Amino acid sequence: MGTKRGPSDDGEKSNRRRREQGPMHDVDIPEMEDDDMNEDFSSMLNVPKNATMDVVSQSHNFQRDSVSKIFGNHDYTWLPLKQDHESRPLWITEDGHIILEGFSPIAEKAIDFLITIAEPVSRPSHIHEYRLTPYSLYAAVSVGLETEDIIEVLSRLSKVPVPESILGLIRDCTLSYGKVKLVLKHNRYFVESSHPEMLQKLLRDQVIREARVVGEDDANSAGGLITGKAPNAKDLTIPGIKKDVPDPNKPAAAAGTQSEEEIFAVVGLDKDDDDIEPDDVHSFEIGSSSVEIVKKRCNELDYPMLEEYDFRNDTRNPNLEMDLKPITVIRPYQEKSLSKMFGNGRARSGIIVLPCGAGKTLVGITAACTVKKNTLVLCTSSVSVLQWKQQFLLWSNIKPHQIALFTADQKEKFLGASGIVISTYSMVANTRNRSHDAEKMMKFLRSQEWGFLLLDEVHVVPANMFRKVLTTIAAHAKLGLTATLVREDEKIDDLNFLIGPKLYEANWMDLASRGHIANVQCAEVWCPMTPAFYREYLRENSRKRALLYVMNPNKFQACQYLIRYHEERGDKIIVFSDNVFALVAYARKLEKPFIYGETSQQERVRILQNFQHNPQINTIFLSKVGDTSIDLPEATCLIQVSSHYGSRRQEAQRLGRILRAKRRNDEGFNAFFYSLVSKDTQEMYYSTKRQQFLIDQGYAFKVITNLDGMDQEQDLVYSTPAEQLSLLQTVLLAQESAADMNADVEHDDYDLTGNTVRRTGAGGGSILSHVGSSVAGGSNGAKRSVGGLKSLSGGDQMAYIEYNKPVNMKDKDKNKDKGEHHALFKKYYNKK
DNA sequence: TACTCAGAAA
DNA sequence: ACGCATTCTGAGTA
Repeated sequence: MGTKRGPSDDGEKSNRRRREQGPMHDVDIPEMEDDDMNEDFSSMLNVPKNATMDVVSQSHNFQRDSVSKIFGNHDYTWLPLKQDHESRPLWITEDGHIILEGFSPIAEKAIDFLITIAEPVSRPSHIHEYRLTPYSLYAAVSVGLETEDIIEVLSRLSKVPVPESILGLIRDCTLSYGKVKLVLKHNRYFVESSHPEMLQKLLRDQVIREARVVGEDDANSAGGLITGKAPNAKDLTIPGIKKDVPDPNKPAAAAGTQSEEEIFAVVGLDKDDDDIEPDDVHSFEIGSSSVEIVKKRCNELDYPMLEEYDFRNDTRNPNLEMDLKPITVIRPYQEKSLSKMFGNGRARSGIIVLPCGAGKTLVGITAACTVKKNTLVLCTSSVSVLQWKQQFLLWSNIKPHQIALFTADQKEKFLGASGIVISTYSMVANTRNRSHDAEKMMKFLRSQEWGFLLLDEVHVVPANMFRKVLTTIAAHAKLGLTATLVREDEKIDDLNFLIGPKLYEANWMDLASRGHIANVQCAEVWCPMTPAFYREYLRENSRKRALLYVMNPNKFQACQYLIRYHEERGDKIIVFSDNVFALVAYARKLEKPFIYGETSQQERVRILQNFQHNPQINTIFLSKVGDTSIDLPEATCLIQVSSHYGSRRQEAQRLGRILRAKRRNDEGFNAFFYSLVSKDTQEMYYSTKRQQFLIDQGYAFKVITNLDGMDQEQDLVYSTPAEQLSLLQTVLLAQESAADMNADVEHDDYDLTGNTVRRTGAGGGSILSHVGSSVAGGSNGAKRSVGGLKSLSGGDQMAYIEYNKPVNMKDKDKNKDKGEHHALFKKYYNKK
């Protein structure tokens, strides 16, 4: 990840800019949009002679879908537009949806503001949808916004008057938020506020009263509370930010009108508090074991506690002398996310969301260099432990002996009074018997008062593990880093509660258009099932089905064709297969190296090095192991043949593998992301679900039903019926052994295979022609799917139904209605 | 001492 | 609901 800012790095790449579109009502013209995208894609491809990409469907056009969903059956045309509505970029509906015109001249700034106060729901290129929620407002307050600021800016930006209900929501959610803080001092926890009456109110609650620890300090204080001075928060500098370097994006802003500046003056996150004398703060102590209970109770009482660390006035814990190297310069969005964290001169706990390849690590390191206290970094695997150490040494001037690693095979302490420990979640959260060394190390970790706790890949760690970590480690400030704040099991809300609010979330498209991450062309390739495979598919149970649609010979060929095609263009290709059987089968057949769980460490390194440096090795196959941690800046093309059901996170993470492509700043460079999907199967349904996250980030998926040029391609695998048949047999046999079937079932399967043999044997010639043309030529396969078979499979139908379902955030909110959330949030959902 | 392996966890 | 991958530990082996 190059963070040295090159001349081309920040400049707007006009050729990458999406064409801007007219005002909102134009969005509903699908034909125009379709044509435009077709051209866009094939021209990007540098299509060789007599080969064209036939882009047929645009069912994935979510700009249209999202917007129509927002409005649904509601008619908002009665809302009185303000006189000058044209210069104002957004609408606000009564239920908290905010729709932004992405083409407005002040959109960029409006986005900055919206991202702070609202949850992004869907951000395609022209129309963005956000949603105000109690959580999002909580996050807004925690980065320093105040009630009237929010209302004021929102009113100025909106084309329509802000509905009363929304004003009420904002007031209710923000007035008591952020006024009570949880502070760790001298390894003791204090509930702190500059409003003593709030503390008194909290103490009237039995749960909190019981958690309170009364020490000597309280004896000589008024009202039973400890009183002190609030820290002074001036003059904090975050390393790596060159104050004198003008932001290259600023010229555009400067050209804006003055009123535009006025609009945002009020939200300045670096708002000077110079005129404000340090307040008196009041506090009471609570036992460290009851921190979580108190936190929860405070949420229920509408006084959620923010966690802040006044690290600059912490003289008790030794400083850790480290800084970014002088050559290290951080990018504007990294700076922005850090300014939210350190906006008031203290370190706020929370989560920063950046796409993979956008330099999350550097954000974490910069934060650590700002706090300059003992730091504990937790990551998911021992490989990333090593990577973090390497990154610390790369970007900062910290000495190797100040970094200690704590994993199964390395248990070291840092030398001196302060330093950094890097470890894994499982190591720290482990409750079972530990080795002697591990126990000693844990004693050390427990005894320390950590200034800064850095949590990598927070989204993958189960909430219980977090609880364990957070109760065993005493940390002043916590920063969670993640690329995707989505999970299929909706445990994200727990993170808000356990770590803190989301401080910043980057827009992927925005970063791509500025060249920080690669531009990606996403395509879903529909491969018709061969008749023989489809026949078996229809009669098998779901587990066997999965293998059949993955091993579909047409998919095989499409994969081979795409590999050839992209190898010729000079791309480096990763093929993902979740299914190990298919992975091995594909890789062996196509004679490419592959890595999966059982692959030894040495072998992995050998293959990866060859992939990076050997011009002969341009394609590798990876199983789930490649989803995380393996960092391959060489890869420019990604093909997915099988994946884990509807996991949006996996899809996003895989895409992330090519976002940091080294060549991303080459003129007109594009990375490619293909999902191979067997037509008329359940895969279609999953595929759609998986893409949702990327679509919400603004990526457009093109559907390709014909890979033209493929019919002229010589010697593709499995092109004869005999080969296909033997493949089918292998698949069915593999199922037997894999599923560990008993004799009866084996017999059934044998019969089944026998039947198939006879049948296909009889109609062999027709199958051959069918296979050949259905992939390449088109109408055969397409027609088949239109017929009765489609309804039998179920997959296709579901795929289309899914397109019309609400986007992810709304699904989540529906669940919220059903309870199991903090009382604070429940009541807003019940109101509706 | 350095391995490999199974077993448990999540 | 299941398969895959990961991690750590402790025991067995050379």
